[in-house]
Amino acid sequence: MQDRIVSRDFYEADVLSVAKGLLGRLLVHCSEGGRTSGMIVETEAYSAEGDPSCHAWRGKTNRNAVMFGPPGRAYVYFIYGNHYCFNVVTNRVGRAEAVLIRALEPVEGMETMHKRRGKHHQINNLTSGPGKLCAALGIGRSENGLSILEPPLFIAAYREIETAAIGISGRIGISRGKEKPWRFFLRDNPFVSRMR
DNA sequence: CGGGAGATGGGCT
DNA sequence: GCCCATCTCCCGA
Repeated sequence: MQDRIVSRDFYEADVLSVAKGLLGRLLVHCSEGGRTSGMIVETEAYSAEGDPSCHAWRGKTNRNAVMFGPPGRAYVYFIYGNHYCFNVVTNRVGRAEAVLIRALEPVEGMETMHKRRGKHHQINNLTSGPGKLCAALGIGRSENGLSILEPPLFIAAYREIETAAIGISGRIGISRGKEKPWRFFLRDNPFVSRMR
């Protein structure tokens, strides 16, 4: 089946709409290990506007520069000395917003993903976290700033999600802005990083 | 099976 | 030097 790649206008919207709208879509990376992909089941929104937990809150720096650029690009950053996190830039140039992809349901390239994650993992521990899914899909430093509007890295239509199937909560792993209901996930999906 | 601590390195004060 | 949008292992129950 042909990929129906999500186009730039989808990302030219406020970060909360995009965060919700990404649920049920397929994140695909084609690289040396072949094609790996998963359905997006958990996202979080970050915005420089009134959100102290956002990397861009204090203004533009080398690390967060991609967030200030055009929508439809990957913002990948390194965290805790071990892990990468993958974000999608939204809205318009100068407006620093991004959606963190927190969990996937594995779809293609299972063998490659297992190999990249190392050791033996249960299937529901393969991509159920922002650091885990980057490792599984082979996303790292060199993908930062890359377009996600065409291969090798893109997001495509996959499943239609009903509003009633979406759960909402505070974001995970931050100290400021915990109370904002900016985390979105598929209720009852076993690949979500944590239930709430 | 739930909680806690250690690993580990880059970014920013 | 401290913080950090995390993961894994190990412990106790």
